[in-house]
Amino acid sequence: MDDGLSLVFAALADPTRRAILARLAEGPAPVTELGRPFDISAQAVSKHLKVLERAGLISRSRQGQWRPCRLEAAPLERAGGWIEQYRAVWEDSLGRLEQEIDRIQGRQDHADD
Amino acid sequence: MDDGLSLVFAALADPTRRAILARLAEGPAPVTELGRPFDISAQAVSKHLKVLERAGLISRSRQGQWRPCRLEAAPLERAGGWIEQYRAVWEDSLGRLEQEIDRIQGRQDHADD
DNA sequence: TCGATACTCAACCTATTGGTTTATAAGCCG
DNA sequence: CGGCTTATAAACCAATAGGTTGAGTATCGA
Repeated sequence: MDDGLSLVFAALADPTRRAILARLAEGPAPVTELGRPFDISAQAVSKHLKVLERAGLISRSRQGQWRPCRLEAAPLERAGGWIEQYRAVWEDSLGRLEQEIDRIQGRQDHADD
Repeated sequence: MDDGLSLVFAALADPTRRAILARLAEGPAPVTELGRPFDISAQAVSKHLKVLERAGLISRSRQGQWRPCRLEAAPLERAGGWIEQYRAVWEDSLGRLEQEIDRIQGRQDHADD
């Protein structure tokens, strides 16, 4: 379970981490600020950041005594791309799945995983 | 970690389950067929399917001695929607993030999580 | 230099995950 | 009925996740 996509999805599978990413979408922030909204220790925040970093979703730099974190969107884009494969399925507004299934089956290039 | 989005992302954070979904995109299939590509027991497959079902990603019916599984795309759509929030960040092709950050900050409606 | 602040590392705890094996239920068919 | 196939349930196990506390490192500021 340590391929890139799995790491990204696993990192997203936690509300605290998703909230951290949402905060980072507004701009870089140091660890303490990222942890402020949550009722957990700074160490726990540090662990969450490590998970996000391992998934490539954030990068950390150094600025004095602070370690500002910055959102890295590339993995989100890959994850979004994987999900987009299935757009045809949920866009079938009439519930006639078969048509779209045919379309998917007709594809040559779906690297399924 | 048991809200809807977390369940969906957690379910997607496993290559076996993603491959199962990819197979199901081609149409419903019974458990044995879904497990055929993998070198794990039928019971393990059953567990994976239970995870997918709890996330709402599949539904199971009954047809004689088989339990065909069907892909349910709605949760994928919600997950995709969450990720799409960040499209502005990764679409900044010039790497000038600040502009996009300003745009995001200007939003009134970002339900962050 | 000393104290406060920001952050991380290490050890520990409990719950969950992903797999196993064994046993059980349900439906087909001879 | 009896045996085969499909599928799930339950108990178990090692590894991981998410949290804690305690200790340690690094930087600022007086």
